[in-house]
Amino acid sequence: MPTPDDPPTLTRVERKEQTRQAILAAALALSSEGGLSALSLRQVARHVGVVPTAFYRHFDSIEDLGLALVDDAFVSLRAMLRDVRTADPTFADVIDSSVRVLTEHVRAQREHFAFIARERFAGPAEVRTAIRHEIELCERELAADLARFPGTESWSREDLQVLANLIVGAVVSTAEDLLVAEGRRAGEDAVAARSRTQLRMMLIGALNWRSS
Amino acid sequence: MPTPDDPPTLTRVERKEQTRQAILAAALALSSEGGLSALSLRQVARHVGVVPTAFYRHFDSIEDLGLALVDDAFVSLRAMLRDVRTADPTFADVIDSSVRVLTEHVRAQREHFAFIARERFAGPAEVRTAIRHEIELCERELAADLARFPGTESWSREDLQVLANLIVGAVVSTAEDLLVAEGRRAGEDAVAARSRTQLRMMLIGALNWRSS
DNA sequence: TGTACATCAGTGAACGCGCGTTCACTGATGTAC
DNA sequence: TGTACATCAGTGAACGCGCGTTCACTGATGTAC
Repeated sequence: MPTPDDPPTLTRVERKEQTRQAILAAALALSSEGGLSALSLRQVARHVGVVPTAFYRHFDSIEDLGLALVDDAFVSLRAMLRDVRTADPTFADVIDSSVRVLTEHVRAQREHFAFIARERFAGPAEVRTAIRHEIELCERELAADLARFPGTESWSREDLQVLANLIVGAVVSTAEDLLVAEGRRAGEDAVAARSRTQLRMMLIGALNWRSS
Repeated sequence: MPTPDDPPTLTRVERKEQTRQAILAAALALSSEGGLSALSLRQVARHVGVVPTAFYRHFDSIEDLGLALVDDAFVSLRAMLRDVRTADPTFADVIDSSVRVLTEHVRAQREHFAFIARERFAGPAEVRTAIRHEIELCERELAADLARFPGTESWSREDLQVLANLIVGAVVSTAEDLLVAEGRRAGEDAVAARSRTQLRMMLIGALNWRSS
C-alpha cells in the first residue's frame, strides 16, 4: 500500500504482508456482490489504493487469491468448531451452546461464512474443489468427535460418517439462513430457535438409531 | 434465430418464442461456468447465433433473463415434488421412493438444479430473493402435506413448519451432493444411500417428537 | 559507522479486446381493404 | 384472391469504457564490506 509515511519501524516484508492482507480484505468485501467469478483485478487494486499491476506482486490471478481466501475462511470456520467443542461448561445442553456459538461466529465473521456459502457452487472450479475438500475434513473431524459421545459405542464408522454429514448439512443450512437474516436480531433469533428444535429432533432420531 | 429457411408454417410469434427459448437455454448452459453475474449478453447472443442487440427484443437485461430462468428452474423442482407426492404406490417406503424420484429428477434436469444451488447465494440480488421466495413456498406446501401424515395430528403449525424446513434443507443438501457426483453412477448411489439413512434418522426423531 | 550495490514493492504508459447500449436499417410476416 | 401498408425480429456500425497483461521504470529498504 502506498503509505510511505508509515512508522519507519515496519520492515519491507511487513509492509508487503500489510498490502497482501488489504488485497484479501478488499476481495472478500467486493466479491459479496457478484462473487469471485465476476470480480476484477482492477476493482480490487482500486479499492486497496494500489496500481493494478501491483496485484501481481502478491497473487498470480483472482483464482489464486480465491484459494487464499478459502484458507482464511476455513480458519474462521475451524475456530467456530473449536469453540463448539470447548463450549462454556455452564451450558448443560450441547445444542443450546452450539447454536449460540454458531450464531456468534456467523455474526462476527459474516463475510467468511458468506464467502463459503457463495463460492461453494459459484466459484471457479479450483475454489469449489478446495471448499468441498475442507468441508469433508470438517465432517471427518466431527465423526471422530461423535465416536466419543455416549450412545454411539455400537455405531459403525459408516453410520458415524453419515450422521456427521447430516449435522454438517444442518449447520451449513443454519449458517446460510443466519446470513439471510442479515444481522437483524429478530430474524437471527427465529433461525436459532428453529435450528435448536431441528437439532433436537435429529438427536432423538440418532439416540433411537439401531436400538429401534 | 436467423433461420429464414425454417418451414414457413411457423408464425412470427412462434419464431420469436423459439429464439426466446434458445436464449434461455444458452444462458442456463453458459452460466454454469462463473454464474449469472459473470455472464455477458454478448456471450449469450453469440451462442444462440444472433446479433447482440437482438437480445433486447426478449429481455431487458441479464438479470431479467435470470428471473425467467428462476421460473423455469422451479417448474422442474415442482415437477419433482409432484412426483414425490404421487410416487409409485408399489414402493411401500416413502423414503426409498422419494430419494429415487429426487435422484432421477436431478439427473434429468441437472442444469436447473445446479442453477438454483448456484444462484441462491451468488446471483444478482433480485434473483436470490426470487429463489428464496420459491423455496419458502415449497416449505409451506410440504408443511401442509405433513399435516396429513399419520402421527402429526398433535403437532403445532410451527413445529410442522420447522420439520418441513429440516426436510427441505436435507433435500437441498442431497440434491447438491448429487450434482457434485456429476452423474457418476457410483457417486450418486452413495449419496442416495446416505440420504436414505439420514431421512430415516430424521423420521425416527420426528415420530418420537412430543411423545418423548 | 559509512559507502556502494542489490533487491523488489509499487508505478505508469501502453496494448488489444470484449463489454453494454444507441441508433437507423431491412425485409419477411401479418393485416386491412 | 390481390394490393397497399404496418409491424417488428433481427441487423450492423459505432461509441466509450473497463478489462488483464506487458514492459521498462523508480526509489526506498536491505545487505555486504
